[in-house]
Amino acid sequence: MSNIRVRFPPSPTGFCHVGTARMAVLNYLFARKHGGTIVFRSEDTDKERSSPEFEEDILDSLKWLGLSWDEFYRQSERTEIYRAALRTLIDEGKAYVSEEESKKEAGVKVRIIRLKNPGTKITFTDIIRGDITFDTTELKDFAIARSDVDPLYHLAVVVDDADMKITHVIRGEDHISNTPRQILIQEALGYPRPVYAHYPLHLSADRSKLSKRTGDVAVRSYREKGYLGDALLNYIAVLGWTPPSEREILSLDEMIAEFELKDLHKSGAVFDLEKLRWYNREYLLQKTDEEFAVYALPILEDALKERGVAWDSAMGQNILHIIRERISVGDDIKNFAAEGEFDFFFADPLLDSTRIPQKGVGATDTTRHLEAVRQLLGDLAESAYRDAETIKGAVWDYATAEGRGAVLWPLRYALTGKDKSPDPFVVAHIIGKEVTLRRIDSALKNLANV
RNA sequence: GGCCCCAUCGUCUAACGGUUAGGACACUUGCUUUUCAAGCAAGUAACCGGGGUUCGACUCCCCGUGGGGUCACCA
Repeated sequence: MSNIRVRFPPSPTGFCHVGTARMAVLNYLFARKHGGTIVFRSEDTDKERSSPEFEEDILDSLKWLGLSWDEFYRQSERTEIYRAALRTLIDEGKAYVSEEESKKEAGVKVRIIRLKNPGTKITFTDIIRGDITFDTTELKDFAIARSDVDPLYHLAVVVDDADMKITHVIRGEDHISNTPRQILIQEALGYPRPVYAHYPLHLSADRSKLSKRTGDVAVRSYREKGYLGDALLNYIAVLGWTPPSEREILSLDEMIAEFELKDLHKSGAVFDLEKLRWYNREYLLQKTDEEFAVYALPILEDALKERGVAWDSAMGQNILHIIRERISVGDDIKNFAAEGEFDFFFADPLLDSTRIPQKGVGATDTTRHLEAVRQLLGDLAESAYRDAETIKGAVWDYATAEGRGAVLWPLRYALTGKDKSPDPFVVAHIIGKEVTLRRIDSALKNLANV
């Protein structure tokens, strides 16, 4: 174990945000790469906005993404430590109590503790951006605690970072301007300065900071839509970081092996849902059939039941590979199912007689083709339906001779009742001989009635 | 507005003074045993602008412009 120590300092004032996940991955990769220690620190000093529910969501979400940490703290349980620092500051004349009118409630007097700002120029080195200089006079004597003793963000962060011996502060660039403030407190308290690395924020499509207004930012909502933790994590990590190998798909361990803070980009990247979908599909494709079944079947079952389609788990099992090749994420299954894309596997379709013939082909010819195909498929042994290729072989020569579209379109439509669907041989194979013949008969009857 | 940061295809990016500016996602078009999906192949598409430095700039410097962040008794 090295003495490198980093922190995950989320504030439990909302559900785990994609930005929180990114903060965590980058710190995680850096720490694990160097054998360091990760401190999870719940920054819940704002009693009004913080809640255990949010804290739990953040903990759950990060675990779901595959991340972990070594130590856990909650700022609300450390108030004595902050008060001691406050006393020191006041005793040494570096901070003072100021009685002011509350900004929240008019006419109410409150006691605020403010740091005596020496007004120096602060320069700190950022691993990603190099030296950054701020003139701190404009910061004035900023507040570090309210109601005399309740620590405010900057004080708590500085005291904790020192107390927890944090060596590297890796956070979003929205904290750049907080850094001089925190350094001022550090210096007043005589604490060492950690190494800083501020990475750019992920952006929405309109290039503004990723937020609720512009899209889904809650990790849990991606989880609910069926995204895989591995896929989301991979995308979040690689968006704004190019590993030396330039590989796009990497496991957590592979990312750890390649990670260097200096390879983090300097400009913000747009979080692109299409690319995330591609990642998710890649990860879904890596699953075994068994794993995919566990993933997809429950989603399919729910969606079908919602439509009132009788559920048949054996049939669900049979169409898994058809589903797998057309989805990127679990939610796609739900959407396809909701549109009735899978109904014909579970129930005979309702046919529109005008759509049975291929365009430009008459009802008479279509009837003739369907009868011929019915004959060929009827002659096929039931065991032949175990393989779509065999079914195709039985019909192929006839279809080629008579015109594939003219023969195969009505066959496919008879079996599915859809303009778009998997090919008729695969469908026949899945629904079996009996159902196949029944549906062809039904199409024939339908045509005769026109 | 002050301060800080950033700038290559629509999006994510490679390039570390000399390349036909490469790749990925998306898109378009073909091919593949009707349609759809998948697969395969091909294609469209970028160095923000202006000055320098240099034999030579996407690469270095300066100035614009544009974008973003931040300016709490929130974190």
